[in-house]
Amino acid sequence: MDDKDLIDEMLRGWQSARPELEFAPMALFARCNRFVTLSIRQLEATLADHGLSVGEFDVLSALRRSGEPFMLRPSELSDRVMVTRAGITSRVDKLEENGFVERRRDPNDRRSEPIVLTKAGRRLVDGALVAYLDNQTLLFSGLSPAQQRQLDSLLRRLL
Amino acid sequence: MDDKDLIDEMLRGWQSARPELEFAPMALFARCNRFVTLSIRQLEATLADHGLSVGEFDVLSALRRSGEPFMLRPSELSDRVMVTRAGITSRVDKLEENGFVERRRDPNDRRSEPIVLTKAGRRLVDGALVAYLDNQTLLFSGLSPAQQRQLDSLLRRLL
DNA sequence: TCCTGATAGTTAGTATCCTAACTATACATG
DNA sequence: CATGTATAGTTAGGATACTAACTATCAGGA
Repeated sequence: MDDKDLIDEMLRGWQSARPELEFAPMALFARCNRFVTLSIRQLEATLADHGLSVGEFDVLSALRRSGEPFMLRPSELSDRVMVTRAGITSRVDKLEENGFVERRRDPNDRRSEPIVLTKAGRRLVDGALVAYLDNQTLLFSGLSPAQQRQLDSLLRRLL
Repeated sequence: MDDKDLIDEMLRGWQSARPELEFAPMALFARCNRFVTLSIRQLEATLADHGLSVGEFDVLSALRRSGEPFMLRPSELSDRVMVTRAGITSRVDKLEENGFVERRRDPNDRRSEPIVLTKAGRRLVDGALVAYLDNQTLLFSGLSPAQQRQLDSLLRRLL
Protein backbone atom coordinates (compact mmCIF):
# COMPACT_ATOMS: atom_id res chain seq x y z
CA MET A 1 0.00 0.00 0.00
CA ASP A 2 2.66 2.35 1.13
CA ASP A 3 5.29 0.41 -0.71
CA LYS A 4 3.70 0.98 -4.05
CA ASP A 5 3.99 4.68 -3.38
CA LEU A 6 7.60 4.30 -2.34
CA ILE A 7 8.55 2.60 -5.58
CA ASP A 8 6.56 5.06 -7.64
CA GLU A 9 8.38 7.83 -5.85
CA MET A 10 11.72 6.24 -6.66
CA LEU A 11 10.63 6.05 -10.28
CA ARG A 12 9.65 9.71 -10.35
CA GLY A 13 13.00 10.63 -8.81
CA TRP A 14 14.95 8.79 -11.45
CA GLN A 15 12.87 10.03 -14.33
CA SER A 16 13.49 13.56 -13.25
CA ALA A 17 17.21 12.99 -12.55
CA ARG A 18 17.98 10.92 -15.65
CA PRO A 19 15.11 11.49 -18.11
CA GLU A 20 17.00 9.85 -20.97
CA LEU A 21 17.04 6.40 -19.32
CA GLU A 22 14.40 3.70 -19.12
CA PHE A 23 13.45 2.69 -15.56
CA ALA A 24 10.43 0.42 -16.07
CA PRO A 25 12.39 -2.82 -15.55
CA MET A 26 13.99 -1.39 -12.43
CA ALA A 27 10.59 -0.60 -10.98
CA LEU A 28 9.29 -4.02 -11.92
CA PHE A 29 12.16 -5.71 -10.17
CA ALA A 30 11.81 -3.44 -7.16
CA ARG A 31 8.22 -4.58 -6.78
CA CYS A 32 9.16 -8.25 -7.00
CA ASN A 33 11.87 -7.71 -4.44
CA ARG A 34 9.62 -5.76 -2.15
CA PHE A 35 6.86 -8.35 -2.28
CA VAL A 36 9.27 -11.16 -1.46
CA THR A 37 10.94 -9.23 1.34
CA LEU A 38 7.65 -8.33 3.00
CA SER A 39 6.35 -11.85 2.57
CA ILE A 40 9.43 -13.36 4.17
CA ARG A 41 9.01 -11.09 7.17
CA GLN A 42 5.46 -12.33 7.58
CA LEU A 43 6.54 -15.93 7.23
CA GLU A 44 9.27 -15.36 9.80
CA ALA A 45 6.72 -14.08 12.27
CA THR A 46 4.41 -17.02 11.57
CA LEU A 47 7.15 -19.60 12.04
CA ALA A 48 8.51 -17.83 15.11
CA ASP A 49 5.24 -18.77 16.82
CA HIS A 50 6.37 -22.36 16.35
CA GLY A 51 9.92 -21.63 17.49
CA LEU A 52 11.40 -21.99 14.02
CA SER A 53 13.33 -19.78 11.64
CA VAL A 54 12.56 -19.96 7.94
CA GLY A 55 15.92 -21.64 7.36
CA GLU A 56 15.24 -24.34 9.91
CA PHE A 57 11.74 -24.87 8.57
CA ASP A 58 13.15 -25.33 5.07
CA VAL A 59 15.39 -28.12 6.30
CA LEU A 60 12.65 -29.88 8.24
CA SER A 61 10.34 -29.48 5.25
CA ALA A 62 12.77 -31.08 2.85
CA LEU A 63 13.10 -34.05 5.19
CA ARG A 64 9.36 -34.27 5.72
CA ARG A 65 8.41 -34.30 2.08
CA SER A 66 11.15 -36.75 1.16
CA GLY A 67 8.88 -39.43 2.70
CA GLU A 68 9.88 -42.45 4.78
CA PRO A 69 12.35 -42.78 6.35
CA PHE A 70 12.61 -38.92 6.40
CA MET A 71 16.35 -39.06 5.89
CA LEU A 72 18.63 -37.07 3.59
CA ARG A 73 22.35 -36.39 3.47
CA PRO A 74 23.59 -32.84 4.02
CA SER A 75 24.59 -32.63 0.37
CA GLU A 76 21.08 -33.59 -0.71
CA LEU A 77 19.62 -31.01 1.67
CA SER A 78 22.02 -28.45 0.27
CA ASP A 79 20.76 -29.11 -3.26
CA ARG A 80 17.09 -29.08 -2.37
CA VAL A 81 17.12 -26.10 -0.03
CA MET A 82 19.48 -24.09 -2.27
CA VAL A 83 21.89 -23.29 0.51
CA THR A 84 25.61 -24.06 0.74
CA ARG A 85 26.72 -27.09 2.69
CA ALA A 86 28.23 -24.87 5.32
CA GLY A 87 24.82 -23.32 5.78
CA ILE A 88 23.24 -26.75 6.13
CA THR A 89 25.81 -27.73 8.76
CA SER A 90 24.89 -24.83 10.98
CA ARG A 91 21.15 -25.28 10.54
CA VAL A 92 21.45 -28.97 11.33
CA ASP A 93 23.62 -28.19 14.36
CA LYS A 94 20.85 -26.12 15.82
CA LEU A 95 18.05 -28.50 14.90
CA GLU A 96 19.99 -31.40 16.39
CA GLU A 97 20.59 -29.49 19.64
CA ASN A 98 16.85 -29.02 19.91
CA GLY A 99 16.14 -32.67 19.18
CA PHE A 100 14.34 -32.22 15.86
CA VAL A 101 16.85 -34.13 13.75
CA GLU A 102 19.63 -36.67 14.35
CA ARG A 103 22.88 -37.37 12.56
CA ARG A 104 23.22 -41.03 11.60
CA ARG A 105 25.97 -43.19 10.10
CA ASP A 106 25.98 -44.61 6.62
CA PRO A 107 27.59 -48.07 6.86
CA ASN A 108 28.46 -47.97 3.16
CA ASP A 109 30.17 -44.58 3.20
CA ARG A 110 31.74 -43.28 6.35
CA ARG A 111 32.08 -39.78 4.90
CA SER A 112 28.33 -39.47 4.85
CA GLU A 113 26.24 -38.42 7.85
CA PRO A 114 22.58 -38.83 6.92
CA ILE A 115 20.19 -36.52 8.74
CA VAL A 116 16.95 -38.01 9.97
CA LEU A 117 13.82 -36.31 11.27
CA THR A 118 12.93 -37.25 14.87
CA LYS A 119 9.37 -37.77 16.07
CA ALA A 120 9.50 -34.35 17.71
CA GLY A 121 10.80 -32.84 14.49
CA ARG A 122 8.00 -34.38 12.50
CA ARG A 123 5.37 -33.17 14.92
CA LEU A 124 6.87 -29.70 14.79
CA VAL A 125 7.05 -29.43 11.04
CA ASP A 126 3.58 -30.86 10.54
CA GLY A 127 2.18 -28.25 12.88
CA ALA A 128 4.14 -25.37 11.41
CA LEU A 129 3.29 -26.43 7.87
CA VAL A 130 -0.38 -25.63 8.26
CA ALA A 131 0.34 -22.14 9.54
CA TYR A 132 2.91 -21.65 6.81
CA LEU A 133 0.49 -22.67 4.06
CA ASP A 134 -2.26 -20.51 5.49
CA ASN A 135 0.09 -17.56 5.45
CA GLN A 136 1.12 -18.15 1.87
CA THR A 137 -2.48 -18.52 0.79
CA LEU A 138 -3.09 -15.17 2.44
CA LEU A 139 -0.19 -13.57 0.58
CA PHE A 140 -1.89 -14.22 -2.73
CA SER A 141 -5.45 -13.71 -1.59
CA GLY A 142 -5.55 -10.38 -3.41
CA LEU A 143 -5.44 -12.26 -6.71
CA SER A 144 -8.19 -14.33 -8.27
CA PRO A 145 -7.38 -17.96 -9.08
CA ALA A 146 -7.02 -16.98 -12.73
CA GLN A 147 -4.62 -14.20 -11.85
CA GLN A 148 -2.61 -16.57 -9.69
CA ARG A 149 -2.26 -18.92 -12.65
CA GLN A 150 -1.23 -15.99 -14.79
CA LEU A 151 1.46 -15.01 -12.29
CA ASP A 152 2.68 -18.57 -12.11
CA SER A 153 2.97 -18.72 -15.87
CA LEU A 154 4.92 -15.45 -16.02
CA LEU A 155 7.31 -16.62 -13.32
CA ARG A 156 7.91 -19.92 -15.05
CA ARG A 157 8.86 -18.00 -18.12
CA LEU A 158 11.26 -15.83 -16.13
CA LEU A 159 13.06 -18.72 -14.46
CA MET B 1 15.39 -23.75 -16.11
CA ASP B 2 16.73 -26.07 -13.49
CA ASP B 3 15.01 -24.13 -10.75
CA LYS B 4 11.62 -24.68 -12.25
CA ASP B 5 12.30 -28.38 -12.01
CA LEU B 6 13.47 -27.98 -8.44
CA ILE B 7 10.25 -26.30 -7.39
CA ASP B 8 8.13 -28.76 -9.31
CA GLU B 9 9.98 -31.53 -7.55
CA MET B 10 9.28 -29.93 -4.19
CA LEU B 11 5.63 -29.73 -5.15
CA ARG B 12 5.51 -33.40 -6.13
CA GLY B 13 7.17 -34.33 -2.85
CA TRP B 14 4.60 -32.47 -0.80
CA GLN B 15 1.65 -33.72 -2.79
CA SER B 16 2.75 -37.26 -2.20
CA ALA B 17 3.58 -36.67 1.48
CA ARG B 18 0.49 -34.60 2.36
CA PRO B 19 -2.06 -35.18 -0.43
CA GLU B 20 -4.85 -33.56 1.55
CA LEU B 21 -3.22 -30.10 1.54
CA GLU B 22 -3.08 -27.41 -1.12
CA PHE B 23 0.44 -26.38 -2.17
CA ALA B 24 -0.16 -24.13 -5.16
CA PRO B 25 0.41 -20.87 -3.23
CA MET B 26 3.59 -22.29 -1.73
CA ALA B 27 4.93 -23.10 -5.18
CA LEU B 28 3.94 -19.68 -6.43
CA PHE B 29 5.79 -17.98 -3.62
CA ALA B 30 8.79 -20.26 -4.07
CA ARG B 31 9.04 -19.13 -7.67
CA CYS B 32 8.86 -15.44 -6.71
CA ASN B 33 11.51 -15.99 -4.10
CA ARG B 34 13.74 -17.94 -6.43
CA PHE B 35 13.50 -15.35 -9.16
CA VAL B 36 14.41 -12.55 -6.79
CA THR B 37 17.27 -14.48 -5.19
CA LEU B 38 18.83 -15.38 -8.54
CA SER B 39 18.36 -11.85 -9.82
CA ILE B 40 20.06 -10.36 -6.79
CA ARG B 41 23.06 -12.63 -7.30
CA GLN B 42 23.34 -11.37 -10.86
CA LEU B 43 23.02 -7.77 -9.78
CA GLU B 44 25.68 -8.34 -7.12
CA ALA B 45 28.06 -9.63 -9.77
CA THR B 46 27.29 -6.69 -12.03
CA LEU B 47 27.87 -4.11 -9.32
CA ALA B 48 30.97 -5.90 -8.05
CA ASP B 49 32.58 -4.96 -11.37
CA HIS B 50 32.16 -1.35 -10.21
CA GLY B 51 33.41 -2.09 -6.72
CA LEU B 52 29.98 -1.72 -5.12
CA SER B 53 27.66 -3.94 -3.14
CA VAL B 54 23.94 -3.75 -3.78
CA GLY B 55 23.47 -2.07 -0.40
CA GLU B 56 26.00 0.64 -1.16
CA PHE B 57 24.55 1.17 -4.61
CA ASP B 58 21.10 1.62 -3.09
CA VAL B 59 22.39 4.41 -0.88
CA LEU B 60 24.25 6.18 -3.68
CA SER B 61 21.17 5.79 -5.91
CA ALA B 62 18.88 7.38 -3.39
CA LEU B 63 21.22 10.36 -3.14
CA ARG B 64 21.64 10.58 -6.90
CA ARG B 65 17.95 10.59 -7.71
CA SER B 66 17.14 13.06 -4.94
CA GLY B 67 18.58 15.72 -7.27
CA GLU B 68 20.70 18.74 -6.34
CA PRO B 69 22.37 19.07 -3.91
CA PHE B 70 22.42 15.25 -3.68
CA MET B 71 22.04 15.36 0.07
CA LEU B 72 19.83 13.37 2.43
CA ARG B 73 19.83 12.70 6.14
CA PRO B 74 20.42 9.15 7.38
CA SER B 75 16.81 8.94 8.50
CA GLU B 76 15.60 9.89 5.02
CA LEU B 77 17.91 7.32 3.50
CA SER B 78 16.59 4.77 5.93
CA ASP B 79 13.02 5.43 4.80
CA ARG B 80 13.79 5.40 1.10
CA VAL B 81 16.11 2.42 1.04
CA MET B 82 13.97 0.41 3.45
CA VAL B 83 16.80 -0.41 5.80
CA THR B 84 17.15 0.36 9.50
CA ARG B 85 19.14 3.38 10.56
CA ALA B 86 21.83 1.16 11.97
CA GLY B 87 22.16 -0.39 8.55
CA ILE B 88 22.48 3.04 6.95
CA THR B 89 25.19 4.02 9.43
CA SER B 90 27.37 1.10 8.44
CA ARG B 91 26.83 1.57 4.72
CA VAL B 92 27.62 5.26 4.99
CA ASP B 93 30.73 4.47 7.05
CA LYS B 94 32.10 2.38 4.24
CA LEU B 95 31.09 4.78 1.48
CA GLU B 96 32.66 7.66 3.37
CA GLU B 97 35.92 5.74 3.85
CA ASN B 98 36.06 5.27 0.11
CA GLY B 99 35.31 8.91 -0.56
CA PHE B 100 31.93 8.48 -2.27
CA VAL B 101 29.91 10.40 0.31
CA GLU B 102 30.62 12.94 3.08
CA ARG B 103 28.93 13.64 6.38
CA ARG B 104 28.00 17.29 6.75
CA ARG B 105 26.60 19.46 9.54
CA ASP B 106 23.15 20.89 9.69
CA PRO B 107 23.45 24.36 11.28
CA ASN B 108 19.78 24.28 12.26
CA ASP B 109 19.85 20.91 13.97
CA ARG B 110 23.05 19.60 15.45
CA ARG B 111 21.60 16.11 15.85
CA SER B 112 21.42 15.79 12.10
CA GLU B 113 24.34 14.73 9.91
CA PRO B 114 23.29 15.13 6.28
CA ILE B 115 25.02 12.80 3.81
CA VAL B 116 26.15 14.30 0.55
CA LEU B 117 27.35 12.60 -2.62
CA THR B 118 30.91 13.53 -3.62
CA LYS B 119 31.97 14.04 -7.23
CA ALA B 120 33.63 10.63 -7.16
CA GLY B 121 30.45 9.13 -5.76
CA ARG B 122 28.37 10.66 -8.47
CA ARG B 123 30.71 9.45 -11.19
CA LEU B 124 30.62 5.98 -9.68
CA VAL B 125 26.86 5.73 -9.38
CA ASP B 126 26.25 7.16 -12.83
CA GLY B 127 28.53 4.54 -14.30
CA ALA B 128 27.14 1.66 -12.29
CA LEU B 129 23.58 2.73 -13.04
CA VAL B 130 23.84 1.93 -16.72
CA ALA B 131 25.15 -1.56 -16.04
CA TYR B 132 22.49 -2.05 -13.38
CA LEU B 133 19.66 -1.02 -15.71
CA ASP B 134 21.00 -3.19 -18.51
CA ASN B 135 21.05 -6.12 -16.17
CA GLN B 136 17.51 -5.55 -15.03
CA THR B 137 16.31 -5.18 -18.57
CA LEU B 138 17.93 -8.53 -19.25
CA LEU B 139 16.17 -10.12 -16.29
CA PHE B 140 12.80 -9.48 -17.88
CA SER B 141 13.83 -9.98 -21.48
CA GLY B 142 12.00 -13.30 -21.52
CA LEU B 143 8.70 -11.44 -21.29
CA SER B 144 7.04 -9.36 -23.99
CA PRO B 145 6.26 -5.71 -23.14
CA ALA B 146 2.62 -6.69 -22.67
CA GLN B 147 3.59 -9.49 -20.30
CA GLN B 148 5.81 -7.11 -18.36
CA ARG B 149 2.88 -4.76 -17.90
CA GLN B 150 0.76 -7.71 -16.83
CA LEU B 151 3.34 -8.68 -14.22
CA ASP B 152 3.57 -5.11 -13.00
CA SER B 153 -0.17 -4.96 -12.58
CA LEU B 154 -0.28 -8.23 -10.64
CA LEU B 155 2.51 -7.06 -8.34
CA ARG B 156 0.81 -3.76 -7.67
CA ARG B 157 -2.23 -5.70 -6.62
CA LEU B 158 -0.17 -7.86 -4.30
CA LEU B 159 1.55 -4.97 -2.56
C1' DT C 1 48.96 -52.34 -2.60
C1' DC C 2 49.77 -47.50 -3.08
C1' DC C 3 48.99 -43.04 -5.05
C1' DT C 4 46.09 -39.50 -6.92
C1' DG C 5 42.11 -37.12 -7.47
C1' DA C 6 37.31 -36.63 -6.22
C1' DT C 7 33.75 -36.31 -2.71
C1' DA C 8 31.38 -35.45 2.15
C1' DG C 9 31.19 -32.56 5.63
C1' DT C 10 33.01 -29.14 9.04
C1' DT C 11 35.46 -25.09 10.55
C1' DA C 12 37.22 -20.35 10.26
C1' DG C 13 36.75 -15.89 8.78
C1' DT C 14 34.06 -12.20 6.56
C1' DA C 15 30.04 -9.52 5.41
C1' DT C 16 25.46 -7.89 6.25
C1' DC C 17 21.40 -6.95 8.60
C1' DC C 18 18.55 -6.53 12.65
C1' DT C 19 17.19 -5.21 17.61
C1' DA C 20 18.09 -2.84 21.62
C1' DA C 21 20.61 0.20 24.31
C1' DC C 22 23.04 4.54 24.47
C1' DT C 23 24.45 9.67 23.55
C1' DA C 24 23.34 14.08 22.11
C1' DT C 25 20.13 17.51 20.84
C1' DA C 26 15.65 19.73 20.29
C1' DC C 27 11.21 21.19 21.76
C1' DA C 28 6.99 21.82 24.49
C1' DT C 29 5.13 22.84 28.86
C1' DG C 30 4.42 24.12 33.49
C1' DC D 1 13.84 28.53 32.46
C1' DA D 2 13.79 23.84 34.14
C1' DT D 3 12.40 19.48 32.93
C1' DG D 4 10.40 15.66 30.65
C1' DT D 5 9.71 13.61 26.22
C1' DA D 6 10.71 12.90 21.47
C1' DT D 7 14.02 12.63 17.78
C1' DA D 8 18.78 11.80 15.21
C1' DG D 9 22.25 8.92 14.89
C1' DT D 10 25.73 5.46 16.60
C1' DT D 11 27.28 1.42 18.96
C1' DA D 12 27.04 -3.31 20.73
C1' DG D 13 25.55 -7.85 20.34
C1' DG D 14 23.41 -11.63 17.92
C1' DA D 15 21.80 -14.14 13.82
C1' DT D 16 22.67 -16.04 9.21
C1' DA D 17 24.81 -16.97 4.90
C1' DC D 18 28.78 -17.13 2.01
C1' DT D 19 33.73 -18.43 0.51
C1' DA D 20 37.80 -20.82 1.26
C1' DA D 21 40.54 -23.89 3.66
C1' DC D 22 40.78 -28.19 6.09
C1' DT D 23 39.90 -33.32 7.51
C1' DA D 24 38.35 -37.73 6.44
C1' DT D 25 37.09 -41.13 3.24
C1' DC D 26 36.43 -43.35 -1.17
C1' DA D 27 37.67 -45.21 -5.72
C1' DG D 28 40.35 -45.97 -9.87
C1' DG D 29 44.77 -46.94 -12.08
C1' DA D 30 49.92 -48.07 -12.05
